[in-house]
Amino acid sequence: MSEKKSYSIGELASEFDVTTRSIRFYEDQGLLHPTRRGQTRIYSSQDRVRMKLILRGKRLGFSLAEIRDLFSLWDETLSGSEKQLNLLLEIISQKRAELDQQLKDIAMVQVELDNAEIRCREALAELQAQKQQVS
Amino acid sequence: MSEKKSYSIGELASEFDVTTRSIRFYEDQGLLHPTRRGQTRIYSSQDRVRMKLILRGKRLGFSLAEIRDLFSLWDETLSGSEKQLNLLLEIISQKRAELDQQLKDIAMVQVELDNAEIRCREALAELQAQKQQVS
DNA sequence: CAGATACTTTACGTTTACGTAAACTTACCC
DNA sequence: GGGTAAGTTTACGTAAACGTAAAGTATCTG
Repeated sequence: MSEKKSYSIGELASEFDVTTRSIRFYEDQGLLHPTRRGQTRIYSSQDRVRMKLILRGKRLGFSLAEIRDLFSLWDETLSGSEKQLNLLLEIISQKRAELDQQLKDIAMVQVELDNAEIRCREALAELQAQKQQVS
Repeated sequence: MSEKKSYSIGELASEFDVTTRSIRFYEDQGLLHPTRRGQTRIYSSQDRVRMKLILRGKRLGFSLAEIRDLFSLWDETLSGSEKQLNLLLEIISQKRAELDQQLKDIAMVQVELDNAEIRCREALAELQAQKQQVS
């Protein structure tokens, strides 16, 4: 429905809550390739999708260089030679391994947060008990 | 069983595959507090646990400052006032929200990796088919 | 058409997380 | 006791990911 076809840099910036500086920097690093109307950058809905992917990648701790590599990896998939394609499969499986490690890490941190919360609530209960004794 | 009680900086470095420079830097940033024998740093098994936590945090994209804050948060849990403790509970729940976001991100990236792999395998199959035709 | 708003390039500055080198002490080994 | 391996401090260097300021252009708006 609301398939807007082009965006200004300002629109993207406010939608994703980043500065225009960042967006231009992403272009500089080869992550975005907006067209131009004169000097002015025009972003397609494809570019908008890429912005989402960039931010998602950053939240997962990927560097911009890694994200760019993943993009070009994706872009070259169809035109790749057999050797290229097998390399891509390897990279994909390696990225999967990284994500699996992250899942493990998250699970462990969640356990630690659980413990921290329990300790916290016990300490609070202790304080309440002391109040009772005083009153 | 193998509960070694102290470690040199070199031992920790090789165990966790980081440089001694990094370990000293973590100390500089308040993440580690080894004791000393003369000039030489001596790390306890507590410090070793912290190294694990530091690296885990880094894999999840936390900055050293954030990790340090989480450490002191944990350390001050027991001695905290009621107000402090409630603040900690808030921070914990916020960290939990971050992890949930990361889980979502990971799930979405996994789907994209699946798609990429499928495209890749299709392109490979295409190449095989072409070979057949030629032969 | 004047002024505000949004966009542009250029370029230097900043923070984080170390790398790297120098110059020095300490510990162990034959 | 002479080396060499591992430790130390001090300090400058660096890559990544922008921030920030300057100085100009383009567009819209009353």
